[in-house]
Amino acid sequence: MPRNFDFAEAEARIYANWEASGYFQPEAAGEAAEPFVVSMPPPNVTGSLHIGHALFTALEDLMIRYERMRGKAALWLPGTDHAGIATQLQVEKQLRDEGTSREAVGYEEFLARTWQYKEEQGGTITRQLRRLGASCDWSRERFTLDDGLSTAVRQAFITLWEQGLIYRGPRLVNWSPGLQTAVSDLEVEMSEEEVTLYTFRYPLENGETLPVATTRPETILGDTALAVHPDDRRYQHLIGRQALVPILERRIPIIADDYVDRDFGSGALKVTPAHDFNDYELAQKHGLALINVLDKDASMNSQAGPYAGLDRYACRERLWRDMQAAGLTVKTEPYLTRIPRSQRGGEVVEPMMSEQWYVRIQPLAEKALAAVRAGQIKIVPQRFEKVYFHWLENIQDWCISRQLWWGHRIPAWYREKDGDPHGEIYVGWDAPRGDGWAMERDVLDTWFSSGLWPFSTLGWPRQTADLARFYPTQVMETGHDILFFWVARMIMMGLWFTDKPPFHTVYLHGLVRAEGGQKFSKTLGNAIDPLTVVDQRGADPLRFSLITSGTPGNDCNLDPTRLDHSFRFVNKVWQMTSFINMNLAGELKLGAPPRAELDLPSRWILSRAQRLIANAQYLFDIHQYGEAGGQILAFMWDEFAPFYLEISKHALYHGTEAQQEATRRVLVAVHDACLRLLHPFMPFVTEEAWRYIPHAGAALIVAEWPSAEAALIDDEAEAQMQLILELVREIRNARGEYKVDPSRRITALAKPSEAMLALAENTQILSRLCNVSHLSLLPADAGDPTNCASIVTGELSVFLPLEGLLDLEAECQRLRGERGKLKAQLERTQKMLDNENFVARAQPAVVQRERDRLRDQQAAMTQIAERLAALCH
RNA sequence: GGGCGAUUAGCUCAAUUGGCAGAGCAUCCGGUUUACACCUGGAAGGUUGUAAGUUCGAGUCUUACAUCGCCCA
Repeated sequence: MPRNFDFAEAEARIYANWEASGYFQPEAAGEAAEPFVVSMPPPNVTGSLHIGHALFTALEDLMIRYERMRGKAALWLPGTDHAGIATQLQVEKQLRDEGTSREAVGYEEFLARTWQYKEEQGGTITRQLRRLGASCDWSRERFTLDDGLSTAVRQAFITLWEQGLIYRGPRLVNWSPGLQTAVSDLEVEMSEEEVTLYTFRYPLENGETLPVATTRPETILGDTALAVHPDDRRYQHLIGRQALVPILERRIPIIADDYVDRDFGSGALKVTPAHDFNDYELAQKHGLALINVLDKDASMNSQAGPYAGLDRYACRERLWRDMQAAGLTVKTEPYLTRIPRSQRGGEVVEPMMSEQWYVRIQPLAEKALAAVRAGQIKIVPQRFEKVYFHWLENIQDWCISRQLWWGHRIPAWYREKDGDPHGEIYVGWDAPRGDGWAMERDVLDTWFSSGLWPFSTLGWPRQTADLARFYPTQVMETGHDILFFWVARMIMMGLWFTDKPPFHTVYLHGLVRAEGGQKFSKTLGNAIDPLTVVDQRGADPLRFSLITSGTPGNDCNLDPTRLDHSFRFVNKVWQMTSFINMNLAGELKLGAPPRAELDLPSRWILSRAQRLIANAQYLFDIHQYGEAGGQILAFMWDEFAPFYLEISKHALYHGTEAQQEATRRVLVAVHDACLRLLHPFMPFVTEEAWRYIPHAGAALIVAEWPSAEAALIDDEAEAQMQLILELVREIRNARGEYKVDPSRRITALAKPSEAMLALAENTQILSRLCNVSHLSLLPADAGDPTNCASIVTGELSVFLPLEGLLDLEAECQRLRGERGKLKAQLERTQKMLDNENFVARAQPAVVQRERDRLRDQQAAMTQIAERLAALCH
């Protein structure tokens, strides 16, 4: 077995073997196996791996490998998303670099270019996922724009249309001037910024003026009313009168509505229905006119009169100057407000009137609410259910059309009627018969196709064998940041089209950030690039760090030193394997030997291993994977390796054949269980290590997940070993305090006692763990030996003859220190047990634990007191 | 304005039904003893944001407050 784990070589080889052996395919588990299906959140097809991808891959692969080992037909279905806006932007950038543009090359050519770009870039992300060890079924890989999924999208659209749940109409939308498309509410981020609040006098028809404030003076040109509060005494007389739009002098009504905040500014509000969502609602209510003053690129249109053609911000300045000249301005002041910005690109989005397609979402939302309320779908962590409910209860119709070229084209055709080019609309699979029909140019929001993902990837709307067997899926694992974008929409669409919840559990992970909560970014230089880590350290350390660094639903600041630690853990696993491997001899019977053949350390470690397995199972059941990983590491690194492996050397090197055999079997049994538990976290090193210990089965990836054996739980052995190991620590401490060279072997003396029996039979433990070569039992009637350091833990008490090293005064001081510590502990325990309420009301097991503790502490106290009396004054 | 989360060792994070607050890194003092220096023995470091409450017992449950972050309007 190689001295070190050559992860670079092994990872590539092992992954190829797994894939070639068909383990990634659910069929490997057999026809009868219960399915366990996870749909991979499809990364952008042209994307490149970042830490977020690495996190979801680590978590989903962990779940899939765990269930695969439990015998399920595990299917992790991978795929990529065409990512409308993101991809189109990249191709447009390419074209710009070539000195041309989307418009210049035209629709057909642009699409061809984008497909070409997809073909070139498309494999990147999936190749990178493989490097992380993702055990997904690549034979089932899908792409949101492939034929099957396009059919699903069209089916879904047509169905909703026929059910009257899709409509087209003029609405106020969030318009992205740079991208020249509508975006949905979710794609707009409100950013708190300091801007200028402009206050001016709105001229009224009667010559009066009314002070009004706005942060967007250019929208004055689109005002169609002034509004005041109906109960506002100051303005009663103005209600129903007219005002004059500054500069344009257009007449607009003064209306009353209790929406107006009397305490803001002057208490009067300008109303621009075509460029403000609240004003739009006011306009609907009061039947006000809508005047759009912006073009699609956010320059002013002809409605802006003398300002037509100016950019929105240039217009803002010019108009304000003109109003100043007209004596209408009052003041400008800094003002903190929320600016709507495009999630992609960050430009300021303008509310604008336009014709868009919408899904009437209410009926779908109701089903989605009911499914989670009824517990058909569980969200982990549960607190996100409240967020989910709140969003769905207040959901707005979903704007699904995008003025992009790259995407699922809306299957609608128009024909002119009565001068309206959109007078007739036809929705269907193919162009309608007859002349004059033109197909809709808009495409669908990317999330429309993503919403169908759990079932479209399995063949829907065709009733395929996969759909029958693997739908509904089980777990949806994804980031909490796309709960609304994606998860809620999948639930709505899944319930609507298949009448089944698309999954029974939603597991939400948090965002991974850098130290101090900063976002990872290339410009800040704080990015942890997953591929660099994999190149330098292998995939296992990255996966282990990501899984054990955080808890479900919580964001986490990833500490790079954790990667170092995980890397060392991989080495630790390898070295432990190496030790066991080099101490094997010939055929070995698998499994733990019968209890009668086991020594104390073996009974102890087998018992501890069962507790680990049971704990890990519990933690997996409640999705606490990080804690489970931590416990496996702690068991291996802090118990199995430093204690059992060390102690086992005695039996291996000096024991009888039978003792050697039994020890080997225990080593292998415990290590085997650890490797199995660890496999979902660190698939590569565990798979490779497993080959070097005796095992049954072709590969660890399909080995059975361990279950705790109650028969191996041994409370007595655990208690005895706990005492002995405590004694070991004490002896090590004493050696340290007396500066005894660690390599120097010393002897120990002990007075016989019941507790000493177990130790006397296991002196190899002291020999191996604290270099005590020999333990002599003193005659029962002998007094305390002189010139010795005394070590006391519970009922165990030993003496270390340290001739030449022992300083009486120092020893007394040490003993007094021990006594002081012990006294404090003893008092605490005594106080608890003196409390009648505690004894009466606490759980009996807790009380018993304290009683046992008291007994041990009292025993130790007695010994120390005796020793002090004998040695010191 | 409403909701959610966080606040624990210098830093990054844990802590299963309430039961002696733990890791990693960093710090200090030791050691290359035949699996591992990608190792190892030990030490130090905490009034768990503040103030009340419930309880025999609170990091954990309740209330209020503070600071930071996120979501929704």
